[in-house]
Amino acid sequence: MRRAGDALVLDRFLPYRLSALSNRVSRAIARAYEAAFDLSIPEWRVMAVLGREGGLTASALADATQMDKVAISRAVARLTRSGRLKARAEAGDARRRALFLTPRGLAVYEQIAPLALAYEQQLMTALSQSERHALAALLDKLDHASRALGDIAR
Amino acid sequence: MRRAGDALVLDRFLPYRLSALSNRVSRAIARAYEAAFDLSIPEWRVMAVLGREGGLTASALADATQMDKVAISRAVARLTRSGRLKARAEAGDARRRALFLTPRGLAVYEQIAPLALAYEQQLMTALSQSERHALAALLDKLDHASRALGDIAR
DNA sequence: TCCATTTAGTTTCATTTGTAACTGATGTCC
DNA sequence: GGACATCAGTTACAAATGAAACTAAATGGA
Repeated sequence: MRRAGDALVLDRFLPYRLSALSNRVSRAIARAYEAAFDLSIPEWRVMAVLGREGGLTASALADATQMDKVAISRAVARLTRSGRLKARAEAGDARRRALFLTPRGLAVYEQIAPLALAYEQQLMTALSQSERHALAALLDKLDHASRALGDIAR
Repeated sequence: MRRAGDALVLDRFLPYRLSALSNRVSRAIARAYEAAFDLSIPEWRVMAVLGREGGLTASALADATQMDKVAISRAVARLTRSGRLKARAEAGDARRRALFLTPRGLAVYEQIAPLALAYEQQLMTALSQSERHALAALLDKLDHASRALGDIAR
């Protein structure tokens, strides 16, 4: 076990491990989405949220995906251009617009969602049932901790 | 528990969770290193490796840090400019150069390493001893799985 | 020995991403 | 009701990143 005072070994260092793992996973996925559907990860995230629940505004999306509003704006613009997303004016506030997948967008979503889940399953085959639960719980805790720290570091 | 056929909910989706967590952690760290030491994360990784074991070549560094050779080249160039790293020609092969931290570089390393470990400890306070072990083991398994999958997806 | 191939590392260029400034609309409070 | 702050979303610009082309050195046959 590592204790305070121990040396810093890069591949035992949590932030580094997270980054390396996340990058490898994301890159593999990005390649697949890009090749098969001409879709970047931010675009896919927007679709993933709207596929389940249409009618959100850009800032609700930013909230749900944890991406910043610029990334959302770009993803929405590109998805609109490719005919996969459509915006409706919201009554009452001319700034906000409710976003929906078009039928074409929905069709893409319904193709990708199972693939995404299958990919995740593949990753997860390495883990037993109880390990999967443990992982989810650990990620929850780290999420909370990192939020708290992030605020401090800023 | 989620089963095949279940809906894809972004914030239960492992690749997304990893990415969100890793980004938050990395950003917090990057901010700190940048502000205090004028050091990017790739540069810091290079220092972290060389601080423990000097004399590696650029490709050995690429291996150790999992960054690609372009990133290494840039980090090394910048660290050299700032007087924190020095290269020695290697006898026998004129292409390779052995890389070392300068005394100044080493001094920086010795300042940062404890900070980095402390940050990690802070994150880890959220976890019990046994949870930390469990996390390390899970990350190992996911690492392996992701390597295998990455090759397939490519 | 000489040519083709591989390897180490750098440079170049296109794309992505992040930050800040901006536009237009709404809310606020005196 | 008007001046000012705030909010939703976009645009503009700079920095980071990635892929591919490139340079120079070493290797490996025939």
